[in-house]
This record gives sequence, structure tokens and C-alpha cells, in this order.
Amino acid sequence: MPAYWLFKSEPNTWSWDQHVAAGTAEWDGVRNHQAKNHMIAMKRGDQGMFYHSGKDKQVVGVVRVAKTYYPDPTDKTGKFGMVDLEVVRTLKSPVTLAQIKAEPRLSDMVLVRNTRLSVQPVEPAEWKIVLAMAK
DNA sequence: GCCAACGTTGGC
DNA sequence: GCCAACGTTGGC
Repeated sequence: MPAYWLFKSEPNTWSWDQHVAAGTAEWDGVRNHQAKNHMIAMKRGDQGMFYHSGKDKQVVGVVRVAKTYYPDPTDKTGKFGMVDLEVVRTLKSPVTLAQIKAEPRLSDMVLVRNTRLSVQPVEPAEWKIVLAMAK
């Protein structure tokens, strides 16, 4: 059973378009222990939603874990690592934060409850609902 | 541009 | 080891 995740990115820093162009990219720069622990728990083949924070505030694509947790060379302290994420597909119609907040069955999503966490687990039921909303 | 939430730092 | 001060994230 693959697990599901959500990866948050500020499009000015790293956008979905950039990730699509790259195909597979390192998810570096995470400096939060909760987010780090989620990445440690990831297995190859796990899927994730790619969420744009900031002006966009919507889920725009689906990615897959292509490489499990390994050290992040951009972290000089050596405490943090990263995973590699491969593009699966772009959502036909992005699912906005407003739509997610308006859906009662998604009221427990970490995205709603803990807005600042950049890497989050997603429940299988939540995953299904969000992707159904994306058509 | 503001501010709430929350993580981190540093003084004691 | 506690906690106040501070910085950052991210929604509004």
C-alpha cells in the first residue's frame, strides 16, 4: 500500500512548471523536523500532491517518490535530508485551498489544520476526494 | 501589509 | 531546562 503525502512550495521559489520541466527533482531545503520525519517515512512509489502556497494556494499536480530519504547537500549542519520527486501528472483542474476548506470531509486535512507544515501526510480518503475534485 | 501560528534561539 | 524574544511561513 503506497502512502500519500502533500508537498508545499512557494511558486516563486520552486514552481510546478519548473518541476514538470525537470521531470524528477530533489526536494531539498526542508528545515523542519516534522517535515523531515515525514520524508524519512516515505517509500519509493508513494504519491504526493504538489501544492502551491502564496498567491496560488492550490493543488496543481501529482508526484511520486523516486528516491527515498538521503542527505541534503544544501544543509551545512547535516541534520536534514531530502527525497527525489518524479512528476506523474498535472491536474486538469487545480483544487484550491478554498475548495478544500469548503469540503466538510476534508476539514481534518493537515493542510487545513497545520497550514505552515511544508511536507504533510494525506489520508487515502482525503487523497481520493481531492483528486475527484480535480476531475 | 498585517498578523497568527509556530519553530528556534539564547539568557538565566 | 524554562521561557521570552525573535524570525519565518503563509493565509487573509
